[in-house]
Amino acid sequence: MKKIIVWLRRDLRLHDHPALWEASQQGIVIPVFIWSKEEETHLHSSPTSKWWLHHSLYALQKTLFTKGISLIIRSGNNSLHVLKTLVEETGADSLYFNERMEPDLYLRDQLILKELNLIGIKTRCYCTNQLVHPSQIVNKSGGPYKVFTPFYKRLLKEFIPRPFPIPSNLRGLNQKIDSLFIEQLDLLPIINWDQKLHRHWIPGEVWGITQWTSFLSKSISRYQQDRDYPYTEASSALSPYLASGDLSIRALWYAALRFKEQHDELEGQVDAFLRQLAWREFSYYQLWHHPSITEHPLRESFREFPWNSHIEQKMDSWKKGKTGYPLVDAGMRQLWETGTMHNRIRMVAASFLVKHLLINWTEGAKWFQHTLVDFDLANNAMGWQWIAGTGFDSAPYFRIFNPIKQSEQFDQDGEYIRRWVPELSKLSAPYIHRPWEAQAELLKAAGIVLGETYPNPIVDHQMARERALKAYSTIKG
DNA sequence: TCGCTGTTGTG
DNA sequence: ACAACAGCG
Repeated sequence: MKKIIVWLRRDLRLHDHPALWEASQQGIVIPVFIWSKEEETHLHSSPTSKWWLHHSLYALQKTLFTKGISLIIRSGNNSLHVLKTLVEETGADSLYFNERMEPDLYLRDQLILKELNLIGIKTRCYCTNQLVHPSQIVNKSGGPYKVFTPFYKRLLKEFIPRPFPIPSNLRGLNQKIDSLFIEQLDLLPIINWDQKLHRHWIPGEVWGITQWTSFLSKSISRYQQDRDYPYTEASSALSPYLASGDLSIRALWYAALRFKEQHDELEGQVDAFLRQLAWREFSYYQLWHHPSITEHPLRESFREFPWNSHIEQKMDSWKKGKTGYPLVDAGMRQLWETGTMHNRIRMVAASFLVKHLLINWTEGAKWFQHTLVDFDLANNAMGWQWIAGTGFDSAPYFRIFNPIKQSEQFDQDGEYIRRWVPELSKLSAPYIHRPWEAQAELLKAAGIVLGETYPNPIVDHQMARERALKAYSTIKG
């Protein structure tokens, strides 16, 4: 009987796991997780992703245990080496895994496939992190799409492979193989700031599925109308499960389609959700075709952009949610507290950093990477380039989000601000959107001393807007 | 003033 | 866990 190592990565789940499914059909399954921090640098530098991974691993270990299978955990700085050792220890003859699409990891994996083939191991790897493999979609001239809408139209015509079922009977190895304890990977922070993440998130496949069903029953019926309003909490809250691979994109895609068939009246709502999944798809598509987008602007002309260079103080205010713009601050504090930020507020806060403060988007991307529980290399890079106007299908340079107007429009009564910026909670709308314009008596009654209990704006909106337009006009075209 | 020690704050 | 620091002999 075949002995197959199933190398688990950002796919700690049983549903839609082609490598695990195929292995379960063909022989003995040896599931292995390898923590290789030198290779997975973008994961390593993200304490929130590591926290998620820790708990995700626990969840999977438990699930596998109930099926009589033990998860082997190893660490090392060279996955190839670890895998070779495991082949020797287990006598495995095959290695199956699901592809990872991050450029550096993809190259590493190709090398691993080659090296293991050389020593007579049968290898298979499967595309599962994308709806459709990025190389499969090209425009009429044979190149990659640069604009989302045509890409999306094309994607809808593609055949998207159906998700794989959960393997029902897994055969494990009789022999006991050494494994580390999950704790030994040191994924959790030393000081227990992660306690607050526990209040908002439960990692793992099971809770991902729970979140999906609760989204279907509670919010999807008003998704299209409500998703832009941060206080309604109408978003799906599925992003960390997708980013970690606890949920499969294809499983979600097909589940959404099935739901749409059963609820004709919600077609528009479900389509709005599918479109969001397609944005994720588009970001991996772009990362595949332009691996440098995580570091460099996609548009060459931006290499010379006059970004601010003395940024420390402003960066610090932004990170801490002390810019003096309530909506921006509310978002930044939600991020710090919960590891997530409402999508619309991400756009406002990111735009503020890039356009009002003229700070290079890569600085913002680094902070999001550090703090986001749903950090995703491709999504993050694309999102920031979109906001900065440095990507292909980006916000035009002259679109500068007005943090006050956005606040008035999407948080009209200031409830979201009140929740995350408690020192403003006694100030009513409309002044909660722009406290610096409130009369002295109003501020006093609300217990606010600008510059003390809540900062004055660190930059003037009108001045910043003109400055940004001027800076952007230098590289236009 | 030095060095020890307990406290505080920290992603 | 660890560094920075205040308080103390």
